[in-house]
Amino acid sequence: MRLSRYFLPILKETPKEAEIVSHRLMLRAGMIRQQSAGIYSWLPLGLKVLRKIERIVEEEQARAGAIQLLMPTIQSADLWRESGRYDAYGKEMLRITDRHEREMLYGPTNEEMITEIFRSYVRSYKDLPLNLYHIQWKFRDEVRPRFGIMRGREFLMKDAYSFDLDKERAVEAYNRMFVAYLRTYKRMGLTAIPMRAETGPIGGDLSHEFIVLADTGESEVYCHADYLGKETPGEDVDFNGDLTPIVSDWTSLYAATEDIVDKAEFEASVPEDKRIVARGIEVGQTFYFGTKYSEPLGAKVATSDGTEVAVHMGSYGVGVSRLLGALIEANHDENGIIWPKSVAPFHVGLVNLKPGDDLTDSVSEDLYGKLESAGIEVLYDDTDTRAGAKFATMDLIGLPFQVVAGPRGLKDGLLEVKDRATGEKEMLSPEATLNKLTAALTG
RNA sequence: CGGGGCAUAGCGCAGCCUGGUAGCGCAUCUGGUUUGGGACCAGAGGGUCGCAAGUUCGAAUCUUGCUGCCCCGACCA
Repeated sequence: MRLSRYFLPILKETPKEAEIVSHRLMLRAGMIRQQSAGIYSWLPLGLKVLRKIERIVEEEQARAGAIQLLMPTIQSADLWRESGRYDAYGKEMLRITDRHEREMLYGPTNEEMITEIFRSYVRSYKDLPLNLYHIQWKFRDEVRPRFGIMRGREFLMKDAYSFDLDKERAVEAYNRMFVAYLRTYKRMGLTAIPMRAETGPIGGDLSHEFIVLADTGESEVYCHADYLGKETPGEDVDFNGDLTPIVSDWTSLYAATEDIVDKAEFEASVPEDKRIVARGIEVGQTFYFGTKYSEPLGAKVATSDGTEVAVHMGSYGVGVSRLLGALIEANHDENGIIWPKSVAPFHVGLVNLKPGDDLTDSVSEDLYGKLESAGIEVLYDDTDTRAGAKFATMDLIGLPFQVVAGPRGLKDGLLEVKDRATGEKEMLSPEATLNKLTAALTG
């Protein structure tokens, strides 16, 4: 993409309302624009990252056997009356009346709707296990939206729903999502620690919140330091096999949020030098809630002996839009964002320091073409602005690599290649640059 | 939902107390000089001062109501 033809509205100054670093940087880097309290437009650069996160989530959901579909944002109140949650959900639910005076709502979650779909089609235990998910915008009318995208009212969530014959198999489904989550966050360069959690209004008796440690996190968490170095299951993990050992390993050490922490137990089970008390951002939550929805909504299947039983369910959420904020909180410096390669909006920022100069133009254009051909996403700064402004912009938007084509280096046939994360710079020939970036960014 | 604050050009702000028809920096546009870490000079454009009533000869400024937004706390992917 040529910067001269892109839409990247960078801000030099920080809008006053942005209190935390991720919000500030997202506004400055032209990723989002607030339209109303807790409601944002996604500008091109922000949308690109959002899509990359979605793709990782989709790949890991598929690996774990979940099937993607798409449910609407607007739901009928009737469905929620069946589960009893229409009145129970309270003011957080945005209620809407259509032209026929029908009561509708903007979905804050989809347990009812997915259960309705399930009960309409699935009749036999032979069709189980089943795990259906979608990635869709949710709306929760928070009393106090804040922190930019981290606590918006409208947010993008991946929510998966598992259906199984009994509790034992439902826990196996739970474990598959648990392991998928470990992998999902790891692929984005985040260490998310699963912590025992309350189930809240969704209900149930088994639940974990996946927490990323960050100073600006909203809740206080207590956990064992060894979680930070724990090995994440690899691509070869067998989702058809027994995942209990992995889940046990990842739940064996103490980890709890402030809501349910037992400080005596924390201190008894964690040696003093291993105790972490920190702030954390919740980026996902898993629930097993048995027949809480399948009973009232009549989601039943026939068993092998012909009797009908309500299915055991679980639900599994990932805050996709919130993850952007969490990623920036975890990866930035005083100059801007530092994107992990897996979610970076572009891989490389190619800076032509002197557009109009035959040498910088020809070398830049040539490298731009070759990088794109190699499948590397390049933001090519071909604009006629000053060097300092170009560097500042590149640091701000945080692409993993910057390549600078300027008269000074090209006099000797060399480009400057900068690693955004380490700040290391090296002078390389165009060919060596291409080889280095191809090696670092593909395969 | 309790407490506090703000609303004046795209962004950041001054002006308000003590009413006289709006200003600064950045950004934008034009010309020129510059050009390896957010340049300089000259000129230009851009505002029904959040909305609505009221007081007044006259309201950004005083009064009342409304709306929007932000911050602190209790709640949530």
